[in-house]
Amino acid sequence: MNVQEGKDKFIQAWGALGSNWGVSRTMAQIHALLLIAPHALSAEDIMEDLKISRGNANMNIRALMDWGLVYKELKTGERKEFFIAEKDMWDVVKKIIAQRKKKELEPMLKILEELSAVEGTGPDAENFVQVVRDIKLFSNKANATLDKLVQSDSNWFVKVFMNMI
Amino acid sequence: MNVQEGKDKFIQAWGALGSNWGVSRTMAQIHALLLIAPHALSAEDIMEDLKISRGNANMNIRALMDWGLVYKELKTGERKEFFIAEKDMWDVVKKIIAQRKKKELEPMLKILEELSAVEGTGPDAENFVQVVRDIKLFSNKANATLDKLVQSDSNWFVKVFMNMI
DNA sequence: CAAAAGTTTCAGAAGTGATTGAAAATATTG
DNA sequence: CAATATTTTCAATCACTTCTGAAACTTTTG
Repeated sequence: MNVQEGKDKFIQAWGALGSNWGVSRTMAQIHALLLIAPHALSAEDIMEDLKISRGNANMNIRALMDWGLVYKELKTGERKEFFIAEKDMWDVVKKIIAQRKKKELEPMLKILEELSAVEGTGPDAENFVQVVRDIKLFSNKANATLDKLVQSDSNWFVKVFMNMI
Repeated sequence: MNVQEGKDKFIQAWGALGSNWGVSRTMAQIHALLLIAPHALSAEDIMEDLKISRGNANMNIRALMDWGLVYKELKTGERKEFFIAEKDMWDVVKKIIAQRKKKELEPMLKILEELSAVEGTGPDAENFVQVVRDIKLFSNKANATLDKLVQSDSNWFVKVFMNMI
């Protein structure tokens, strides 16, 4: 396999993976392209390489920057903006976890809190209250664990990994 | 809030959460409904409660059983099949992780392996090979860690949680 | 074994989210 | 400030996934 074939395959695979992770296909492909680019790319470069529209490129680059997965790089003497990807995988995973925690776990915790206000009697009500209590307990633990994880440095993962084996 | 309102809200929220987790909206709603039901429900019950079609109910119940999130319960003297949900949250999360690992991480590892066969010279090729190597290393660690996690019992999570705080 | 009860399948409909492309806005240059 | 380069926005379109509902199939019962 030559380099170009390899790159294409990687971009394709990273895009597919991303779409299961709350990162849209194109968003993940742009990230993949920047990961394997030996230098910063412009929006134009990205559009051409991935054969996507200007609007699509712009939207997804911005989303990637919001997530902290891509950074802007301004070259002196150049009017265009260039972009580079975060390449530390642990950092990438942490940033994705942070986003999903905010978008998914936190709203769920809020709802569970509200559901604690449910009143009623009988087996239905008792069972419901118990299930909600269990899930809330679990979710709070998960939330605290993920907080630690997101704050941790890259070595943390290595340490946990070592401890587990 | 009364019990019925609470249940509806919970089913709604669980469905929304699920759709970010590779569990389709309906699949998650059925799981939610079974979680808070004080006894096993039939396909018919589920269709009525969630106002979904027979086909939809059937497909998603089957998927939930495939994932190990729902079990069949046969009542003596009853012709219908009844269903109950796995209620241990740690078990639920483990089962979802196991599915996603199989569906996402493992194919990616396979592709990274293939990409190691890329040949070429120059900064492009060198950078590519390096990026692939880094990701492969990270993914293998993640894979091993998730294996342990999936095999671990419910107390493991509590222990890790305690260690982290 | 025929009727009844229950389950599964699947082609088309509906719904959802992503993408395009052209126009508007913004920034830079001489 | 006008001309030019670049980025952003957004309504319409497209692609993809999920859902419906009727028909086919399977199982159970008398």
